[in-house]
Amino acid sequence: MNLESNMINDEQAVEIFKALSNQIRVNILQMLKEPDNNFSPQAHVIKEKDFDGGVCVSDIRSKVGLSQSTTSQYLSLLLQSGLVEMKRIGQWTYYRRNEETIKQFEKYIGLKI
Amino acid sequence: MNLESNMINDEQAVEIFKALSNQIRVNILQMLKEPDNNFSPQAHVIKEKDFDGGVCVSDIRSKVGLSQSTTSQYLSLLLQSGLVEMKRIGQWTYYRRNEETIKQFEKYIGLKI
DNA sequence: AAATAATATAGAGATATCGCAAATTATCAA
DNA sequence: TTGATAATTTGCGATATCTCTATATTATTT
Repeated sequence: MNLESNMINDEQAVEIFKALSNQIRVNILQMLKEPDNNFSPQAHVIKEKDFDGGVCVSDIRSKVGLSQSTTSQYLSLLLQSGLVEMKRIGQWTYYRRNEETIKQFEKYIGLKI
Repeated sequence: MNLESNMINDEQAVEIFKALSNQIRVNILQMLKEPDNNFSPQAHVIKEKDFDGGVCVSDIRSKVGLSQSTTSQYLSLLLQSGLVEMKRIGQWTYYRRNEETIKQFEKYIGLKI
């Protein structure tokens, strides 16, 4: 598998720009950089290697102060753009950053913008 | 003057993301990377060191295929975000990339996103 | 099977963006 | 000063985004 061939294209880049064109969504992505520091101690932050760093929707919701549905929609928008990944475990849905996409996005900015 | 202190803040970054959340505006920024290759030979591309690489609105308009007013609005949106700079010379308004902002934006992505 | 909890989806009103045509402003040339 | 050219601003209908409440779905617990 060629690890250097994952460069995103213009279309996907625009989807990412849209996802980031909202301060709260940027904040969510930033919070997820350090879940242990940015969420309450009793938050559901996954520790297992399985989906390490994943945070559940309601914990994100209580940080951003939006309604449950808006939080959910913002997260699925971030998911569609590829900036985060998601895993459902039981009744919880965990979201965490997709560092691979973020790295390719950075690369795109440097080369194409 | 401290050249390392120009890092953009979250708010300005969101303005840049908004400016880039449209394929045509991304195209404009990309075209302006190499004006000589991307515009017609008779286009008004500034050569003087004064505002080297600046391209006038009507030449940009004929490349992107939008109306004159939309092109003008898109360019002033890019201007507000800081991604381009502008200079009026006679009856023409020239736009070119603001490489300093773009560099700081790249840096922002790497550090803050 | 029913109640509870977490999340997603649907529906809606307010606001913003998209992109055009028309009107206005600015500059130049005759 | 009149006319032509370049660009900006204004006004508008169409579409998209924002963010909520209400409802549906999925999973757990009793």
